Amino acid sequence: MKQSTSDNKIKILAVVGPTASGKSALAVELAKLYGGEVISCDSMQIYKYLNIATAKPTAEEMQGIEHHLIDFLEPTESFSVADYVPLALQKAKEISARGNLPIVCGGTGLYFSSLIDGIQFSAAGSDPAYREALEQRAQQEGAEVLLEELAQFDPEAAAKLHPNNLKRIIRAMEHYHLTGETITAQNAQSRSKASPFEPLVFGIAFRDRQNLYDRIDLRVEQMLEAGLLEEAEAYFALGDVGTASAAIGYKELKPYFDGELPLQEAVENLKKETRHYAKRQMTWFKRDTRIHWLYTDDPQLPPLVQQARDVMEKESFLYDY
RNA sequence: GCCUCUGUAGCUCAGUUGGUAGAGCAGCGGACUGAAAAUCCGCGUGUCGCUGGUUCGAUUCCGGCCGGAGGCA
Repeated sequence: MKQSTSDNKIKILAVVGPTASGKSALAVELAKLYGGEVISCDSMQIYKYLNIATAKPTAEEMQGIEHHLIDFLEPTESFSVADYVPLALQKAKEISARGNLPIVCGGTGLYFSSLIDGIQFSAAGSDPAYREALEQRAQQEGAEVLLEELAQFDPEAAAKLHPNNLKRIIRAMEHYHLTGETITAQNAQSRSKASPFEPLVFGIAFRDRQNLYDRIDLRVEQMLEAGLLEEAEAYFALGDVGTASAAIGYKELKPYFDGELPLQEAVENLKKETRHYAKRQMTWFKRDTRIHWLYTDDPQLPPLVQQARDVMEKESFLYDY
């Protein structure tokens, strides 16, 4: 029995961190060492075709390790954290049941936390028409009006929201509209069950942030060499896309294709947006006290793996392996 | 050589009728429960080129020097 855990919790390993920090390679290496399979935790790598821009691991990089929740959705399909968590939980159970170690790897903080914390999302989904109606009202009457309206049935949520954060105001109103229950009540409800996991989480952190930024710049250049422009053209040809439209990599190149910006400037924007994204990721993960940080300035595998193994030993994580 | 313009935050530039200065971008910090690679909030980080003069006080006015741009020769 490999999975002899105390209270039936699923032992799971996780690798998180900002973009371009070397998460994927570390996850694969750990999978090779401990008989693992990787569950991706990335809101964009779920989509087919978005390969270069999302730095989706290639078959070569996967080294024969099974990867889940990558490359399985059409870019025109919408997806959300509420879809992700049950899928990933299911995968973790299956992997564990076949005696392997599930390894969550990715940089989408919300997906990661929601999964590991065992957040329960309500059955009610979304209502695009209602959202659009509210968006129109916000344009005509101002978002403050919506926020005041929200305050009448959910003062707690309203108090936490800034008037400019229209997206969240709309979501709070939408939830009430669909279920008759406030988002505040639902959020409390979502934490009513204990997490199904016994996780050990690694985070990759750069001592000197400039080193990460340099890696980001380099990776963007490599993406261009690998054919990012061609991929972007094919992507624009898809027409209306859902969640995928938020991916960094295409929207920054759009002005170049439209003849509004020289390529070099569009590329600089792309690098800049990627840096901003990395910073938001670091802010998200920083506050997660469960994370064991692996500090580096040059994420080479052997030292990272060594640090990770030291932590595992210290935490007696794999006593039964 | 002469003339004109110019030198202020990491960058592009405002500004102070003389009381040591502020925007955008960059950067930094933060939030985050159904679009999260999304969305939103907060923070100015400065020998005002250098050096003399006038002045209670100069980044501001005057002189000189240095750097940059343009023009005339």
